[in-house]
Amino acid sequence: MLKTHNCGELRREHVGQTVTLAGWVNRRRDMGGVVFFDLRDRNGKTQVVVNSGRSQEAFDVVSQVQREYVLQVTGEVGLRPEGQDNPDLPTGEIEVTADSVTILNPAKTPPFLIDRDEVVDESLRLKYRYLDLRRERLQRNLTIRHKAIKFIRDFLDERGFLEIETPILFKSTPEGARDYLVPSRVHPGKFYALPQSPQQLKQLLMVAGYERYFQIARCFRDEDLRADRQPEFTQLDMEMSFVERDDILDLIEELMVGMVKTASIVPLAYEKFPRMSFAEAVSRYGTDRPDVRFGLELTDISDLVADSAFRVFSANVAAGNPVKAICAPGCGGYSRKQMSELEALAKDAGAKGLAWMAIHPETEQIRGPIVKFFSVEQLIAITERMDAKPGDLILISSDTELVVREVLHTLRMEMGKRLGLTDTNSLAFVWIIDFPLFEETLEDGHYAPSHHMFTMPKREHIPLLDTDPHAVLSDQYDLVCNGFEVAGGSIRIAERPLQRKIMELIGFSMEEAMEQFGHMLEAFEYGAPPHGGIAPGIDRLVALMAGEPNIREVMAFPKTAQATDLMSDSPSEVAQKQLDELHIAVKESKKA
RNA sequence: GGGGGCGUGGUGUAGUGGUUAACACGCCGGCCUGUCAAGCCGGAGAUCGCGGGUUCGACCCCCGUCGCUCCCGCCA
Repeated sequence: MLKTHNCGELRREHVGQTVTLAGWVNRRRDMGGVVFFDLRDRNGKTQVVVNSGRSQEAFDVVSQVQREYVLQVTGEVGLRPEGQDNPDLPTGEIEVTADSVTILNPAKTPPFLIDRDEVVDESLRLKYRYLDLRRERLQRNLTIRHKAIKFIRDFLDERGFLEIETPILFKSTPEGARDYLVPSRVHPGKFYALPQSPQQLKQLLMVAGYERYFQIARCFRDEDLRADRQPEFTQLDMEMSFVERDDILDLIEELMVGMVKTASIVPLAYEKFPRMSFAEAVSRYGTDRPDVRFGLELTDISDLVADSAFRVFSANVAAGNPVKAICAPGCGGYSRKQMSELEALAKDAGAKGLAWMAIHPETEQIRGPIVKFFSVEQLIAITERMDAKPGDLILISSDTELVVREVLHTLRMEMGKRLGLTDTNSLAFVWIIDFPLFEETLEDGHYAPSHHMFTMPKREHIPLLDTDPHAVLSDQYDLVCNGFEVAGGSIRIAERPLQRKIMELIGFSMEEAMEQFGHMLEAFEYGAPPHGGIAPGIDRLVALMAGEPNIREVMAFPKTAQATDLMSDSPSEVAQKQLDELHIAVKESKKA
């Protein structure tokens, strides 16, 4: 080793020892006859003193040194002079007085400062990712990520899970997301696909009798990116045999609590995760991934306004549509400009307009463009139902159930943000259960699965498949944290007749099914155990635990929103020879 | 595919239809033996993302384009 100690480990008890450190020059402070600098490695920083009076040779070397030079320093650990401790550094009580300094490698001045957490344009950070990764923020985040994954492996290992790798080159299926394709050289015109998730393979491992499987699995989806979506990402993919829904929920809950306690810098809001039905979630929050850190819940006031003079409301209620509202405390003084911002948001979410009432903080007078349509009794009833106080703002939406949900969910999140209720100072997990088996809308006369084809209907709902498929609930579950979906899974259908019935409802012909899932369906004929699983998204969880706003901050080498890598400049063109071998002809792009 | 935001020395920002394009950090040189965001003195460094247009004159206004980003569509 080129060093005897790490730069973060020297303490008072090392005083008097001669040590050798190696690392990067963090910052130099040149006093003339004495030079200080902090030597940095992944472990931390240690102040090095180079005194011309002690070692002229070391002093001469250091006089040429610039920031980010890679040095090896040998010297004696000493206590700093009285009153010169640096309480900001764990090593701040000591310093190393250099006897010799070796330049292991010089360094160009970096395009941005490594030792300061200043905002730098993200494209520059991505181009010089290896320098960005030197900075404290990403080192911290990747350490959190490591600790989380280490915890997961240990936790599942202790509980009898086997980590099994599955192929990256697999089969394309037209279902779900767009696949990344890999051309076959050996089989002209044929392609592998990179897995969107190891879904099929883990179910086959259950058929194979492995009972408890997991994998830290890389997944690929060729879809447009978001702050929480990258073309390749990592899931904790897992599956268990002979389990029921609550076995999986209990296990994952214990895993999450342990992982957060081990790795997170953001604490849990609570340890017992609430379990909320899909129906309750959309009714209270307007979404199936509610941010439950704050209230502002949706409240139905249809009955109170059904016979009001405001035609929009009364007509909507008569048509069987709801009138719902949220109450934003302290926002009653919103200006015309602020209200039109909210209205724009509401319209963006599908609303035709935005009704509102504001209660004056002192006079308690209610103002708003629609107030004149309501009797005093109606206004009082509404404010009481909403639990609105003087100074509050009531935002009202009336439309179809779906639009009302979307609009009020959007407004609720906006008001949560404006009121500072979404700051990342705690993690509020909630289970969403009892999803409908099918989506509400029909696709070409057939039912569309809300999760995937292998999701198990709730046992007691199976008879409903023949009479009222939309009423069928399933053993699908999502784990949501601070409004982000962080895991999703289900109990699977292991029985062929039930599988066949679902496929018929979806409109899958036997031929299609055999072509795409033949291996699965055949496998299920050889004794498939009841099984189920879940797949927590590692990137999203780590981002939440690190308090980061996007998952790029917790990935070593992420891609841009255009799915490019600015460091290596990929994707890039390839040699004609490579294309020829793969039997690929590139079409001229329309733009060119 | 659509919509919004951003683009000014190496970095982060300020800026106005006519300026010598400003400030901080960084960088270079000098001074300094107890600094730790060291300090002090001096200096270099910008065709204001790119292209076109309007104008006597554009960093500023308009159009296009490229890059980054957020959102919708898409995607568990």
